[in-house]
Amino acid sequence: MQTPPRISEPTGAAHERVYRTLRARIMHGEMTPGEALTLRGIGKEFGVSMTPAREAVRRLVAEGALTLSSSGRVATPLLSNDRIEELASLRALLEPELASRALPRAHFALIERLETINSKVGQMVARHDATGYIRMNLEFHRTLYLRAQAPAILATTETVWLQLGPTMRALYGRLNRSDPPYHHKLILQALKAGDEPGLRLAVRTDATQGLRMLKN
Amino acid sequence: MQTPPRISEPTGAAHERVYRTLRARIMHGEMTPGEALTLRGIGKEFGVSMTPAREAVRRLVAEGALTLSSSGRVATPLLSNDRIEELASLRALLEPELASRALPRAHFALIERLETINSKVGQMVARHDATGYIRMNLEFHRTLYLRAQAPAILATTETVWLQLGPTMRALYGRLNRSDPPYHHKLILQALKAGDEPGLRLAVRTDATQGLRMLKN
DNA sequence: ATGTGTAATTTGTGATCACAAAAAAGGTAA
DNA sequence: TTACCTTTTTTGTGATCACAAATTACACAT
Repeated sequence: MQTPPRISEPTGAAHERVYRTLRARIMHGEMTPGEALTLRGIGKEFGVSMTPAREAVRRLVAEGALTLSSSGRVATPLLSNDRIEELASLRALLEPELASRALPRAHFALIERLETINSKVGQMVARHDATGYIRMNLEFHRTLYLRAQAPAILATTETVWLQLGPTMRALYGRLNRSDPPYHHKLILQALKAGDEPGLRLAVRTDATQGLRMLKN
Repeated sequence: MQTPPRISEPTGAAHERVYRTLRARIMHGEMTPGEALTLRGIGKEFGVSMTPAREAVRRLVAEGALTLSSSGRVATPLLSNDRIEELASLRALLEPELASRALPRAHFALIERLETINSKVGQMVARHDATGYIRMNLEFHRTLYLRAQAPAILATTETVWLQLGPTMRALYGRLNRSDPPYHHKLILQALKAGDEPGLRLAVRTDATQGLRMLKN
């Protein structure tokens, strides 16, 4: 019952699989802010012992995806208003830079792909699927930013998304918006026109627009 | 021989103590790029078992302070030129923002404290103490940025410092600079004058100056 | 109902072990 | 000396356990 082959499973180590699954769950808003997790619970869900669960949780805590109470219990973060605004500022700093770097490399095939993703965002809005909306929205941004060839900046940005995940759902669950993603269209226009200042502004606005209206 | 009191030691849990110590060691350039670590080695050094060592290492890997080879072995990162430039770009984005936010709150007592730290930086330069130089240099920046009241942005910035730690020593070891920190004086001048654009520029230049001359 | 103190349960922490993969060492032949 | 194969050692991974602290459940008294 001990130690499956080192590189056996599709993803590799067990703690890696647990990490990836929990990370996606948090980033996409499938957990509510303040929701608690236990090592034994995670282990049971994934059919592993506490050890890989602990390692996955440690990683997520280090990334700010989970917070550790004084007694070592872990939960999804409950962000203060100040913290939310700070994270919005980080998005406003990082994402225009990524978009600007991606711009010279954004050819037609990429823009077409972004439009496809954007239509899926619209579908998620139409069916009031908050989690699906977040997932597709982030995929839109990530697809663009991947073209920036800046893995360190992108990783930093994704860490910010991760920290905002649970809060984002609380936000998008609140407002029942039926409007399609307007700012994404601005981004696509600027991309097509090769308009760098316009792109920066559109990305910055899109990144911060939602978070602004979160005064709890 | 099992489980010391939960909140006994000065820092709390054993993995926390291991984490903090290793983190400082890496950030201050006390390890060379590519230097390997082993879980059992760490455990032996700190007088603990592999378990806390593993947790500390996981955290540091998540922060980019250590890298994981395909076989799970951990070492200090060997940064490519592109990666170094990216991290310099991150510093150039984040640190002027922090300085700008700190500016309205930077009163005389803070500036005096910065000047004290800056003189210690000069001492480290004089005695060719690369590690001490890095430590004092970062303390100069952190002391200023703490006034920005922006913990999330500061934490992100410190993660960048952490990733650059080992490489920074390789850099400052190379150039035997005997010149005192010129850019720090510019920062202090701008702070005293309340000159926000000048402060942003000085901080940006100071953050990127060293990394620029690293073409290996 | 409400607060209070005690018992039962849950939970994180750290140690230890077996195992397999990887790396290192050693030896042999060309 | 160099290349190649075998053996030994090192190393990360995951499971399991004991323990103590924290949390919860519960009963009892007011």
